[in-house]
Parts: sequence; C-alpha cells; structure tokens
Amino acid sequence: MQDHEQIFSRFLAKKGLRLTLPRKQILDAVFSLHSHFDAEQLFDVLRIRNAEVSLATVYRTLPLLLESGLIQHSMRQESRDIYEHIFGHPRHLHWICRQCGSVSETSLDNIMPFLERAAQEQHFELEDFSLNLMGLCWRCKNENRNQ
Amino acid sequence: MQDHEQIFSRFLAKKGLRLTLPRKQILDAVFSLHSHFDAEQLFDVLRIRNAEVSLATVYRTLPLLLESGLIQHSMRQESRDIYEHIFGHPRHLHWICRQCGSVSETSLDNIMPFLERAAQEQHFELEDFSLNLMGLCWRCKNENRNQ
DNA sequence: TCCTTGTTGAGAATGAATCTCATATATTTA
DNA sequence: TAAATATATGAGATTCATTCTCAACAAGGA
Repeated sequence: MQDHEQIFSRFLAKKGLRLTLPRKQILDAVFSLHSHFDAEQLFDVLRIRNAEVSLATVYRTLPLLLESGLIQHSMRQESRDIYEHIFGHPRHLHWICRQCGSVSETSLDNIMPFLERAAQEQHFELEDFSLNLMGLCWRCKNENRNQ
Repeated sequence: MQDHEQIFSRFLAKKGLRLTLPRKQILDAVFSLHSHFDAEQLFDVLRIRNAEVSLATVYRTLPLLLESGLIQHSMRQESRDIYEHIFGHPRHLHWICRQCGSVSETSLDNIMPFLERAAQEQHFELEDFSLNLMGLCWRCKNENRNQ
C-alpha cells in the first residue's frame, strides 16, 4: 500500500522534516487534479476545499514535492511555472499551441532509450528533463487557413 | 551573401518594420557572443561596445530576433530566460548540471526524425522546441562521491 | 509640409516567486 | 515534566526579470 502520503512522509522523514496538515492538504489537492497546474491554481483548489494553507506554504511545498519525485515541472507558460503530478503514468512530452495555449501529450517511450544512452556516454546523471514542442495545433492551423 | 543583417532586415521589412541603428547594434552584439546569454548580459555587451541602447529596447528586440529565427530560446536558468544565436549549426539539446550550473550540448540528429514524424501524426505545425536534461555532470558526480 | 506610423529611452508598473519575522508546534534533552 | 532545540506557518514585505507607458523623435508617403 504505497500511497502518495506514505511516499511523501518517508521522503520528508529522511530529510528530518514532518508531514504536517498543510503539507498533507497540499498533497491531496495536487492529486485531486487531473491536469497541469501552477501554484496559484493549486492555492485556489485549497481554498475551495477549505484548507487554510497560505500561498507561501504552497510555494514552499512545491520544491519538496518535486524533490520527492511525486510531481514534475512540466513547462513554463505565460511566465508561470506549470507542474503535474506523476502516478506511475509514463513520462510524456508536451505539444504547446502558441495561439490557443492548449497542451496535449505524447508518450516518450521511443525517445527514452536514446536519452539514457546519451546520458551514459556523457557520464551525466540524469535526474529530470523536459521536452516541449511549440507551434500550432491542428485546430488553430485550420482556423488560420480559413481566414 | 546572406548575412545576418540582411536576413533580419528582410524579416523586419516584411512586417513593416525598419532595421534601425539600435536593432543593428543588438544584432551585432548577439552574434559577437559565442555562448548562451540573457537580456542583461546582452545589455552589458552593448555598453562595453559603447552602443547607446536601452534595456527596454533589448527586451523589445529579443522577440523579433526569435521570430526571425536568428536566435532561439535555449532554456531558463535562475529565473532568467537564456537565448543563443543560430548560425546554421544544428539544433542541440542541453545538459544542465543542477549543482555547478554548467551547460553542455549534444546534437539532436537522432531525435529530429522522431519529432517530425510525431508532429505529422498529430497534425501539429512544429515551430520550435526545447529539450533540456537536468541532473549532475560527471564532474559534480565524482566530487560528491569523494566526500 | 503635413500626417501617419514606427522607434526609442527613462522610469513606472507588474507579478510570480522568495524572503522575513514573529509566532506556533513538534521533538529531544536534562 | 519542563526546558531547549529545531521545524513550520501565515502575513505581508521584498525582489527582480520583464513589460508597459508616455513623451519625444524620425522616416516615408501624400
């Protein structure tokens, strides 16, 4: 029964930190979301859930969640850092439309072996990475064509 | 003789804009650099070269250079946007060490076909992308081991 | 020459992210 | 159990890269 709370709790303990109520609430809020989020959106979710957690604590907890491997930094959009949680689903890349801002995903299965081999060649210890592809989604591409 | 100035000038003309002295000086400064740079560093180079260009104009010109394809956004480090110019050298990915901040590069030749095929499948018009790999460089990895 | 449009510098404004600090709450030690 | 130590938190101030505003200026066309 390796649930998120347990993983986070162990991670914190290893660092001499505690799984407090605010941290628990933030963790729950993160895993209640099924898409990308930024700090402010996460804060809104917490307010809706009547969790009395300050924005400062949200910002303080995000790096911990990152380091624990429970969430990942997925991209940067409109000068905000966007995150997403990881529940065992495979790593993916993001297709970001510069016109409508939509984001879709694709599996990275075909790329991973290449990256891992390249890292080995460099003697680089790969911890995290991001692959973001910017351009026009099919919707906007068609829309522009019809004008 | 397709030099950068000509490329930029044509790009600007197409948009009804002019290649002014400040823009020319910024372009020169960009191509005088042989590594990554951010807006502030570019501004410093301009000051050293006695080019009287304001920081605001630097920030205003960067998006133009991006759109013209002469530079690309290479990554974000310490909450600053980092750019690099492109002079025909192939696209590459970045290995970013989280400890010493060093950045090294690798060719993307092996990945490009995959990305292009994936884009076609999605009917996505790929304009730009970034692949950044974070972790520990061999130097820091060894250093940590010896402690 | 007049008019429209693009350009610039200087400084103000923005806003995400971080920091400060006084106060609380655990955990350890005596 | 009490005192000492270390960790957490909220509220608001602060930072700092980036963007915006605005007045002055320049170029090109009618």
